[in-house]
Amino acid sequence: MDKTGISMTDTPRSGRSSEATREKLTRAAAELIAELGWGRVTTRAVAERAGVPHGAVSYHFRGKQELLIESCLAAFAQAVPFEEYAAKATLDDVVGLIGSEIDHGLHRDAVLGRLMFEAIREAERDEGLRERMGAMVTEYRKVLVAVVRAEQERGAISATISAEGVATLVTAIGDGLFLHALLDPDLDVSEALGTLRVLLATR
Amino acid sequence: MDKTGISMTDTPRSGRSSEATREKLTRAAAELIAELGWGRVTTRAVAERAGVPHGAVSYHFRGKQELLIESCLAAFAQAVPFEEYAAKATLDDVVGLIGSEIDHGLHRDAVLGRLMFEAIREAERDEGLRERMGAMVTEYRKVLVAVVRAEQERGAISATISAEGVATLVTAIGDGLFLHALLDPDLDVSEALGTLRVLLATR
DNA sequence: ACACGAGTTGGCCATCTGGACAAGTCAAAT
DNA sequence: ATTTGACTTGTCCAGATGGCCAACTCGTGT
Repeated sequence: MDKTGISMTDTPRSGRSSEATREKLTRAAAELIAELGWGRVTTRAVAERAGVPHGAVSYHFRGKQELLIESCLAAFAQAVPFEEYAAKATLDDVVGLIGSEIDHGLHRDAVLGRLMFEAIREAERDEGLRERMGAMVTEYRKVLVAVVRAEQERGAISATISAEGVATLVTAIGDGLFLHALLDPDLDVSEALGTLRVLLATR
Repeated sequence: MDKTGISMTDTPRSGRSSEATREKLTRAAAELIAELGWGRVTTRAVAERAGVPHGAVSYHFRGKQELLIESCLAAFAQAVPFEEYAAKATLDDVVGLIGSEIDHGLHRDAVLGRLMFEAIREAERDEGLRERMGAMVTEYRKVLVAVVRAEQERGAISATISAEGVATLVTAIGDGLFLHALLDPDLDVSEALGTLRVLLATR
């Protein structure tokens, strides 16, 4: 059939059944980054959790770093709910979405939030990762700006406030609150978000 | 004689000249945690940067983890400007302080902010570290609550808003903004903080 | 039947890592 | 002067780690 078909990206040429192994590896890697932290992940541990021999890593990826980067970017691309945010017409809904994501992320087995922090930290050490992560967050913020602008046109938020400023604030609050909630499970996230709603309401 | 050289209080008995070596080690460890991430720090790298032989680590600390934990807690205890915050009578001043700390933290050689994130992530894996870090953040938030209450009595902030909620929000915004600024150096932090000031102003 | 080659598997190795420890240093106490 | 013990220093070791690669499997095209 086709041999030249799928590849063109990088790594060894991607064949047919190899896709399954690659995905097992990236899934396992994402979990382990979230659990152990980027620097403590070993290729052997990833292979073991994926249920494949450790030699498979060398075949499917150029090395450990490429495996880890592809793993977290794949996890984000698949999981970040841009559409959900864009569909929300009101900031109130967005704040609610943040709250439920924090709640969900506090479960022990939740990977995405923790993976996010590890990736951001690693991005400072890896040029390519930083660019890709930065583009993602920028897009996220852009969606929020659109939501804020819509609110301002509705008159729900004062038109004199910077939409970009609000978007940046809300984005930062989401991550900051999650971080602090990880540290202190008793932190009253919903009270903070309730306060945020009040502050954002028209004056 | 003593084998691991451990008293029951903590680490070896604290002598006189050993304090210098210990401090060289903790300083070097804090730097390396911030630069490489918690999981990639090695005792040898710490010793080398500290300019002491690598065996010194085993003598002065029970092991790598104790060295790292003591290093970051010492760095925080010495650097977190509780007094500065407590002295600020207005939230406006506090927001300004956050801004300048973010600006300062964005420099490559700035350790504290990066160390903070590494410590929070590690706190999820280390019970003792979590408790100590949580206590620190809680105290920080408590100071902010006092500031907010003072503002409310002055009438600068509506008395109907939850002071705890505002304190939690502001704390989270500080860390969240710093995190995003690390990822995207072009992020307009001051615009976001300006917007925050507007939102916090009396209505 | 046969060769081909993508994909798989497990073994190998140079290097690193954390921790242990014996021997050495030195100043204060005796 | 000698002893004592905190502190230092270099070495050693068992285990892990990342990457490499030769042998193997198996579906496909000839």
